[in-house]
Amino acid sequence: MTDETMTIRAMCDAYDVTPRTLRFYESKELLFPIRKGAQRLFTRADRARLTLILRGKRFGFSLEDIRQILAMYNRNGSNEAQLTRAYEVAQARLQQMESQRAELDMAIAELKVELVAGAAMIAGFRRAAE
Amino acid sequence: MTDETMTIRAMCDAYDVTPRTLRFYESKELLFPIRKGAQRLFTRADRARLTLILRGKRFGFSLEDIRQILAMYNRNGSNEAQLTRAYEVAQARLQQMESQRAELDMAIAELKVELVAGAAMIAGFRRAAE
DNA sequence: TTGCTCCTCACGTCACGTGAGGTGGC
DNA sequence: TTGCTCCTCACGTCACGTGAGGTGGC
Repeated sequence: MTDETMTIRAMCDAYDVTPRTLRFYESKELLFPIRKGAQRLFTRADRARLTLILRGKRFGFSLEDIRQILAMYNRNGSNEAQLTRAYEVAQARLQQMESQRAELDMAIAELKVELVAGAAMIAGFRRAAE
Repeated sequence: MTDETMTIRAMCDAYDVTPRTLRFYESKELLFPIRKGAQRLFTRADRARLTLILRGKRFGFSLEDIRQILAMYNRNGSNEAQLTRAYEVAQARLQQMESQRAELDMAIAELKVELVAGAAMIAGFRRAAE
């Protein structure tokens, strides 16, 4: 029978996070590793949750948002009202991400203009030095 | 002769920031309003600096980065070495912003997939309820 | 006197980073 | 005994938000 639990070190290697991050998620009730003495042992359920946590973070959800979504998943499945609510929250997040992308596009374009100006100034210095 | 200084309230209205933000920037030595008693009066130089601060923030520079750049500007002009250094820092930031945009694009695409799946699940609930 | 605007602490927030100091088992 | 890995405080970071409590001038 294969050992189903993972040590904190194995988790860090597998998910590219720090021990502090895993302990922090536990303190925020996002993960629930079992204890062997003081040591944490992360179960398959913890791994599934961590995958969802990291995905949620990529979407820009706060840890508290993520905690609520996970709690919803666990609590005897999801009813239609809960699903609809989650769907709306995700929709709103998508809007935010898209306007964030628009801002980022503008900032990138602006910075490129600044860089061209900077390059010209540096070239000016070089010419003046000849 | 027009009054060249602005009160904190006028600054907030003009630049869409909070008083706390302006006081915070002063504490970090990014702004240097003059004092009339305890009151702050922001000069044209402060306004120019604030414009650069807000632009820098849009580019994702930290306040400490921005402070150093501003200090460079003020300290008897900029020599070629300083300019070149600033140029390189900005180049690096541009790279970061572009990879950030790539990540954001991927996250947006992913979230859209999730939303489609979510919509299908909700539709399933609706059908099951009929 | 009442309002308004300004001020100075100083603690709170978010998601961890970073030592300090200590334990358990090979 | 030495190393290694794990642990628990608990303060630090970054960019402010948010009261609490107080002053100045119309």
